[in-house]
Amino acid sequence: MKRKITLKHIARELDVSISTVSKALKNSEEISRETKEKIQAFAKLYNYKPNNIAISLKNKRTKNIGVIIPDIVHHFFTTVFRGIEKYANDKGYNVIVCVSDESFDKEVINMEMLANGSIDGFIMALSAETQLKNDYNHLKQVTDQGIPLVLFDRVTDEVNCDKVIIDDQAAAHMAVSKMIADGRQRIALVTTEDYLNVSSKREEGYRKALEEHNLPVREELILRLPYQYEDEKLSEVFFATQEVDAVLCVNEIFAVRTIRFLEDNDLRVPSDVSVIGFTDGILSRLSNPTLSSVAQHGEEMGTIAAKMLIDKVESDIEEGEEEYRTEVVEATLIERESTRSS
Amino acid sequence: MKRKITLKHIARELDVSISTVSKALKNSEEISRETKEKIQAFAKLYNYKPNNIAISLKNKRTKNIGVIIPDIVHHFFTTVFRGIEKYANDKGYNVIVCVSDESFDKEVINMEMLANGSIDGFIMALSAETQLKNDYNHLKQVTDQGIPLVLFDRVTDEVNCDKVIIDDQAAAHMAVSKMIADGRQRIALVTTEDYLNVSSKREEGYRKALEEHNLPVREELILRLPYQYEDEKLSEVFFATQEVDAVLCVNEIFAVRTIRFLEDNDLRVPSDVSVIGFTDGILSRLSNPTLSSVAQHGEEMGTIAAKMLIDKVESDIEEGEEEYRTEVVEATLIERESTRSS
DNA sequence: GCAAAGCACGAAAACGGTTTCGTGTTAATA
DNA sequence: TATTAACACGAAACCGTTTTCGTGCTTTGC
Repeated sequence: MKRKITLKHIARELDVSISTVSKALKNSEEISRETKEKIQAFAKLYNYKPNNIAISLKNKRTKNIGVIIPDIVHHFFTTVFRGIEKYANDKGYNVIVCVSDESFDKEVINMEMLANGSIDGFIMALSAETQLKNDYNHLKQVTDQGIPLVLFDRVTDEVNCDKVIIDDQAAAHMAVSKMIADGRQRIALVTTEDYLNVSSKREEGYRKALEEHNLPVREELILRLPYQYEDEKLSEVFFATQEVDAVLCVNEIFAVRTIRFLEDNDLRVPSDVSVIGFTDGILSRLSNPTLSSVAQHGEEMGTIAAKMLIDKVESDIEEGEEEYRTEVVEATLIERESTRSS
Repeated sequence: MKRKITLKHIARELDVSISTVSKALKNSEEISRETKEKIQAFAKLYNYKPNNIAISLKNKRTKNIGVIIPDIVHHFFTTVFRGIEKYANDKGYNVIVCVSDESFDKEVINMEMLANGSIDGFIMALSAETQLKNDYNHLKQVTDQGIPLVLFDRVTDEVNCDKVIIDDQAAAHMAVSKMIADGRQRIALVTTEDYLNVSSKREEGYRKALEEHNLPVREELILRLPYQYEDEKLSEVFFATQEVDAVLCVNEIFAVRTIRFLEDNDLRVPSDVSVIGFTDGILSRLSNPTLSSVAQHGEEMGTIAAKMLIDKVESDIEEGEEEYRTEVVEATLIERESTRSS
């Protein structure tokens, strides 16, 4: 086993000082050509690589960024992460991921673990519980220490920092308007029961689109479901009312399950009922029928978030004007088989 | 902005030495009760947290583990990662993820980036390109340095280290045997064209099961597809031969697309054709019909891999007997709508 | 009353680098 | 020949901890 070699080893072996070795390996003008060549050759031979930890301690820069997301087995977060990872890696940064599991406590613990020198900045999406508690002290503590922070998707106005979001309201508005244009009249909304920022924005967009087209907003057509639900739940809307001709779902899974439920109850998609979901993931592309879906462009969001963060990290202004930006990524409606004009 | 406070600050402020502060905060017996209380109170007040980087440098342990996977937007890898992350976090470790994107070069670069002190050990699944090139020098270099390494799923015999795999051959064997027991006779295999270790193991299991049940292995029933393929490709088997009554697919996506293709060509699943896939992910559970699938228990694999790695990292024996283990996680066949006896 | 112990704390090295500021030697200049 | 500049390198501080080894002072024991 060849242990890692250090500057000290090289210095001892070649009978020069540590500083000389350091400078030689950086090709400093201070060192004579022959000494440099000797040292560089030796370093190459023994495959010398500087110790990252030592460098981090010296420059107070780790070249690591911390990413905290509620869930990793989730298509949207995964695509955002890919965007972050790619951009960061290109810039020479590594990414440390922590999963909050939608829990406030885990989010706090993870942030504290990383905030003590392990990372240069954070990118995160708030956990559901954090949004419910409305407690953002852990975030403020981090920003107070001068650690850059970028929030994406699940954001809050309570914290001053860079953000990247999609305009959920506009996206839902677009989807509903599309259905109305296709001749749909009784449009249901299937959303989550917990009060996530994104869900409520989508609901707003849904309501606004109906109102703008002079259609009544029927509360009985809005169904709020937990993440784990029984199919019978769906019957409240689709059986009791029996007149739905279109459904907007706030995620892919709800959409696919809705389609399946409809077809099991002899309603055809899209001829009888038109369906649109959010999160243009693998399910949308491969379900049967394929699902029209609002693409959130997760990878792009990730790239933007990473760029914003790294720009902040590498800017020397430290904390000048405190100018924070919010980037809005435009959502796109991908039309597939689950929507056709009636 | 309150900058991070250090031992030195506390020492200066309280007019004691740095060593005294350090010991006091560790509740050392050496320090008098009153001094300890004073220092601890001060530290609490200013929210002192020791700098991770400095500690890492001192004990040559980062409490970080590096995970390198070919793709993050992939259900199986994602579940494995979740298992790793959970276990590691419980043990006080953070996880740095790098994505090799199935590229040999990226894999090498990522390993080198992390191997210079950033992590205490690696968990990885080999990239497709690495398996093709059959070049594992980057792995050997890492293990030669005494850095623990655990391979999962995509492994190789060329490297001596801990491994965790599923018995792909047995899993495929089980799936095919099940179909035969259900009365299927002409069973097709849809697999990848690149020579991944896992695919070939599954093919072996497929062949073996047929042979053991005295069914002929027809090469024309084995279809090798690229990751991105056109549906027409499928017709080679299913139209040309026209007699398939069951299909084993080496992943979920191939399975779902196969089902869709069959149904578009007026073959009913499962009555006419029975289908089983690998990777029991979201697609299997939500496709229509739901897909019978070989569950690889990714999260369990992740947990095991993390445990193996951390045990190695924390064992002091350094490099004693060089005893490496290979854990085999048993696959399970989850039966759903796409298989029913004919 | 003096040596030995015990107590409470500090100095300094170490981890592995970077960087500033000398300093001794040689060569060029007045 | 004496002064100076350039050159090539080394000493040492520093980043923030931990830890070993003193050391001065008080207390105990005889």
